[in-house]
Amino acid sequence: VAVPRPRPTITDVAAVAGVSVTTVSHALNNKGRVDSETRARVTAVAQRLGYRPNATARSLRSGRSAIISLLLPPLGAARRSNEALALDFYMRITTAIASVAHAHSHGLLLLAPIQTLQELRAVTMDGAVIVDPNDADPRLDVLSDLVIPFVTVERDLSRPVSPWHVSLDIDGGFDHLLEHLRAQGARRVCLLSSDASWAYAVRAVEAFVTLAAKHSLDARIIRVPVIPLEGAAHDAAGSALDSAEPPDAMVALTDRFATGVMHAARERGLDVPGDLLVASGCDTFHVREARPPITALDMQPELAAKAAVEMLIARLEGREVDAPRMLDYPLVLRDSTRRAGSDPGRAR
Amino acid sequence: VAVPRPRPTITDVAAVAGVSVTTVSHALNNKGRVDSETRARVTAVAQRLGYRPNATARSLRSGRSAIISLLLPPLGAARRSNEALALDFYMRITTAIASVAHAHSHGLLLLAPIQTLQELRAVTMDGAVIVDPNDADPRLDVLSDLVIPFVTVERDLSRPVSPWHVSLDIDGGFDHLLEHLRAQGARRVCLLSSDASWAYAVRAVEAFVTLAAKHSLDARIIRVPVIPLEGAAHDAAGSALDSAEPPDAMVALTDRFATGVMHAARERGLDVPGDLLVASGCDTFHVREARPPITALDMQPELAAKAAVEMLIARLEGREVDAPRMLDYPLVLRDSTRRAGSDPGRAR
DNA sequence: CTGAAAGCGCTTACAG
DNA sequence: CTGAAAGCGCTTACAG
Repeated sequence: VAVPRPRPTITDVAAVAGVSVTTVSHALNNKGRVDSETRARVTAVAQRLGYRPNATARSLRSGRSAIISLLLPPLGAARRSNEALALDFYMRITTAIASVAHAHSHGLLLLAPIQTLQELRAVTMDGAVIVDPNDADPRLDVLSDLVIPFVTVERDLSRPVSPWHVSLDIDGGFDHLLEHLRAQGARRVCLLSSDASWAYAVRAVEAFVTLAAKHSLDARIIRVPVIPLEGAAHDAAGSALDSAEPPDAMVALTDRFATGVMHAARERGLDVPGDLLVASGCDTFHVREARPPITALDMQPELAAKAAVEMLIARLEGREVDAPRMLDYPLVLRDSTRRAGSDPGRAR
Repeated sequence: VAVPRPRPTITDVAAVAGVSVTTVSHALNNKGRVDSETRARVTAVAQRLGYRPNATARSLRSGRSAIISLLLPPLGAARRSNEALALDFYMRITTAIASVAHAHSHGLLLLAPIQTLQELRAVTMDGAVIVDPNDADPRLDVLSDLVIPFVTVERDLSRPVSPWHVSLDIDGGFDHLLEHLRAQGARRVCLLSSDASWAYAVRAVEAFVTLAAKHSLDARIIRVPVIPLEGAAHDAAGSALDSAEPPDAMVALTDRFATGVMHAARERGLDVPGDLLVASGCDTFHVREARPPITALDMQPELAAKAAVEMLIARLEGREVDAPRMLDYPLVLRDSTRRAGSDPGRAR
């Protein structure tokens, strides 16, 4: 067992290099004027001793922790939660946020979803990113009260004034999707939405209604409980398909809903896309690998992560930054909506 | 725009309460002897001023950051990675680790998967949890070199000496599973494994071979590239089912492989469980919601998270702790392996 | 029971 | 170009 020799400090480096700690600090951080020979010597000594600056001491001095925290909606805390709702999206945006934060020399603290508001107050952070805030999310009130800057991915609709959010161009995405479905022959389109209150769901329903009208589509909306996910979507889709005037196209808000629709269609001997067009509002491997592969709108979690973290860090550093940011929500065409001989539709 | 009045410090509390900072510190942390009336007054003042101790200053003093970091295998970094392999498992263990860490007053720093070893050196942390380390994982060498304690979930097989890991009782789980399959009439069992080198996959293959022999089963192993996941498993399963002596049971290492097998069976008109038994080594909603629901071994990520974090924190605090920890890997029976009229098998 | 003071490891005006 | 010193906000021997 190695005896953990204490980690060298700036004082150790100064002593070995035969200079003051001021000079070491200047040399290592390229501040002030330091003789280039001195700088070289200091750098060499620091390297040799394995010196790494103590981030805690630096934080205490600067008043900044270089840590931003991430708040996700309750996922995986319980099997009864909406854990599976676009899990692929949450995992991708989470790892992307960590990467972008590190690229900007910030650590990403992952807050537990069940954290109480009181615990949130105790956390040390310079800023926060909140993905899919609830309506009137109380966590945002706590952060505001603590004067901790934050950026949300999708806005909290109850805070219409705040510009600090990154949001999808849902209208643009649904416009392309519904235009495409219409071109493929759809007339009666059904949206499988969730009963969740987050902004994305609310805004998607609005966009669906408006843009279906624009494209002369008969619109219908079914709200599916998020639990038990595919099963609920499967049942709801089944009822719709068994009705007197069944839809000829179904749009599912999430990937799991979309695969539920596929199962319902398969059970009824309906061909996709021949008898029914199917599309998803979230592009994940579930829809890419379905048979047939399912047309989807791409939420581009990596771009959302980059936009959100860079907006937050600009705020932290007092730089000007465009806010809010609207992100493209591109349509990815796949076989589930492509009918032979039809106009393939216009996707960008 | 509110002017961010500076956050009150222990000095402010002391001044308002008319005592020294020493007394405030003692009162608030229940250290030393403080008159109960004084303590009450100090507490009230702290409360009124909204005092929250500065964690950075505390860390500098104590030399501990109260932060542990989490290293995941590369997930989601690129579509070509094994992002989808048991995504449900990674998301659940990640959020569970965050919860347990917070329950022990530690923050969880999520490290980006693509982090270089040099960047890893710059991170401030008291300890680390590594989920599914690679074989001879170089990140563990870095942590060792920095004298940062860590715990892995599943061991790094190239470090046979280290006791600091939490591992599944893979032998026990496969014993139950193969006994059950045999009881349901299976004779030729095929394992769909991945070509990944992590410990779980390696150990599962060994267990499969040994325990198939114990239960008089003809064993066969197919290694599936992890990409493109379900598709590859689907194709590999299809080839096996089309062979001269097709298996009558298939065990898939991960949930996505299992659903790939289901598709291959369905395409061939094979009934599950009538013609083919199907089971998964990972219990996720994909297998729970498949039709029919798929029998699976449960990796219990929440228990693994708790065991790993508590082992790590015990190490950090210098307490004795059992290591390594072996976790139960229970069998969850579902319709994909239950034949009418058969002995239902013995699951615990 | 209470308080003055040292010190954790840095950075940064300031003086030379 | 270089260095002595103050100070970030705590905790903790130590003295009274």
